[in-house]
Amino acid sequence: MQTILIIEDDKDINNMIKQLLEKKGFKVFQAFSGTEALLLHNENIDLILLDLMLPGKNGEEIIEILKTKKSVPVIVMSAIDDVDTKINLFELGADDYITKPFHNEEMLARIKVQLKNKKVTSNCILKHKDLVLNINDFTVTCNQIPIIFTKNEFEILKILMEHPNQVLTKSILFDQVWGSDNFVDDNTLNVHISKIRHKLKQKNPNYDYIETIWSVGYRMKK
Amino acid sequence: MQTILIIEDDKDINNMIKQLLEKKGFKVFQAFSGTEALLLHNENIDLILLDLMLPGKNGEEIIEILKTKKSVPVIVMSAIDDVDTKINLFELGADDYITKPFHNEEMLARIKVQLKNKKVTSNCILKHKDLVLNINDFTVTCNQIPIIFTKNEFEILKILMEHPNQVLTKSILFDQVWGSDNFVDDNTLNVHISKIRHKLKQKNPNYDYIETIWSVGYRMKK
DNA sequence: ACTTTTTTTTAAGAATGTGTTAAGGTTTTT
DNA sequence: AAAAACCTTAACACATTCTTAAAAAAAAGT
Repeated sequence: MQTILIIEDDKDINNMIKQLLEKKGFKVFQAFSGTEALLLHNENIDLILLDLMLPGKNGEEIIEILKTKKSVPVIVMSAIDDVDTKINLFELGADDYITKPFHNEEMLARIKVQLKNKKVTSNCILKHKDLVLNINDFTVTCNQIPIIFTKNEFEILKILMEHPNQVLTKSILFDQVWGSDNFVDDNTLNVHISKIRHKLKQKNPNYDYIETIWSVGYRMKK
Repeated sequence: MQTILIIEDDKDINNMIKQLLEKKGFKVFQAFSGTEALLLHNENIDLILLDLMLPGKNGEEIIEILKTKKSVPVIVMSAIDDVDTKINLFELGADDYITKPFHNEEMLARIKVQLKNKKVTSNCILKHKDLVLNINDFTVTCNQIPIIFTKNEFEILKILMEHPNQVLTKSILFDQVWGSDNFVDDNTLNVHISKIRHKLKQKNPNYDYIETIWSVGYRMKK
C-alpha cells in the first residue's frame, strides 16, 4: 500500500482529499501546517500533496526543505495560476503543479503518474558487499562502522548503488547530481569520487568499491 | 545534448516551439503528422511534445504506439481542457498534460521536470551467439564471463552487433567511430579489430566472432 | 560578522588508451 | 608460381583521461 501526505491548512479540503484517497486504497497522513509536515517527514511517504498557502512556513520553504532531505515526488495544489510562481516551484523541485479548483479525477491521474515514475527501488536501504546505505536517514555504514558523507558524495554513492553492475556514465551522473542545465568542471566528479574512495578506504583498506571505466564513467565493483 | 521531438501539425506553432527549444540548447526533431512521428521514433529521443489534434492518426493512437515501443516521457499539449480527455491520456501513458494556450516558461519548466525524472536504466541489450553486449552498462560478456573493452573497441563491436548479417564497410565504421571529418590511418581499424578478437579469444578460443570481408570490411560471423 | 564545512577549481603526476609503424602472414590476381 | 594487394598484430611513442593534494570559492552554521 502506498502512502500519501496531504499538506493543506483548510481542514475541510484536507479531510475531503483524505477520504477520496483512502477510498482509492492509499494510506494517508495529514498535516495542517508546515511545521507539522516536517515532523511527519520521517514517515515512509511515497508522495506529497502540498498546498502553497500555509500558516507558519510557506509552501516554498517546505518544498525546499523536503527536497534536500528526500526525493519524494511533490504535487503542488494551488489557487495561484501565475507562471512565475509555477516556475519557481518547479525549480525548487516540484514534480507537478495543479491549479485549484481541479477535478478529483485529474488529481488522481496525476498522482498515479508520479507514483508510476517513482523508482522501483523505493527500498530505502541499499546494500553492496559490506556497504549499507540508508536513503532515509542519510547514513552509510561499512562493516557496521558509520561513515559520514557530504550531500554530493552521498548522492553519487546512492546513484551508483541504485544501479549495481551498471556503468553510470559521467553525463548521467552530472545530470542526476547537478542537473542537466548546470555546468561544473569535468574534474569535479573525479574529485568527489576520489573523496568517496578515500572515506571508504579508511574503513576497509582491502577493497576498492568503485570501479573506473575509462572515458566512460564509474560502477560499483562486484 | 538532449533531443526533443515535437509532434504538431500547425507549422507555425511547431516552428515556434522548435526555435524556443533550440535556443535553450536542445536538439529538435519535428513531425507534422502522426505517421511522420512514428518514422522518427527510431531516433534517439529523450522527450516528446505531442499535440492531440493531428491529421491521420490522432494523438491517442500515437501515444499508445509510442509507449508500447519505448519509455520516452511524453508531454501532451492540447487546447482541450476536458477532464475525461486528460484522464484518458494519462492512462495511455502521458506523463504530463498542458493546456493551450500556455506560457513558454511553464512548458520549459515541465520539460525539465520530465527530463530530470528520466530513468537511468533503459536496458538495451544486443546478443550474438554467446556474446551479450549491453549498451547502457558498457558491458560485454562472453559465456557470462565479462570482458573489458575500451571505448573505441566497444563502439566498434556495438556497431557490428547492431547490424548482424550485414557487412560493415570500413568507411562506415570509420564514419561511425571517428566521425566523417576525422582522418586516421587506414590500419587503425584493423588494429582495433585485432584487439577485439584477441579479447574475445581469451574467453572463447574456439570461435572467431568477427569475419573479415576482404577489401570491404567486417561482419559478425553467423 | 566570523568560523566551519562543503564544493569547486587548479595543477602535477600516474595510469591507460590510441594511432602509427613495421615485420610477417594471407588472399587474390596475373 | 610469383607478384601484388591486403590483413594481422606486437611494440612504441604520444595523447588523453584519471587521481589526488592543495588552494580558492561558496555555502552553511553560530
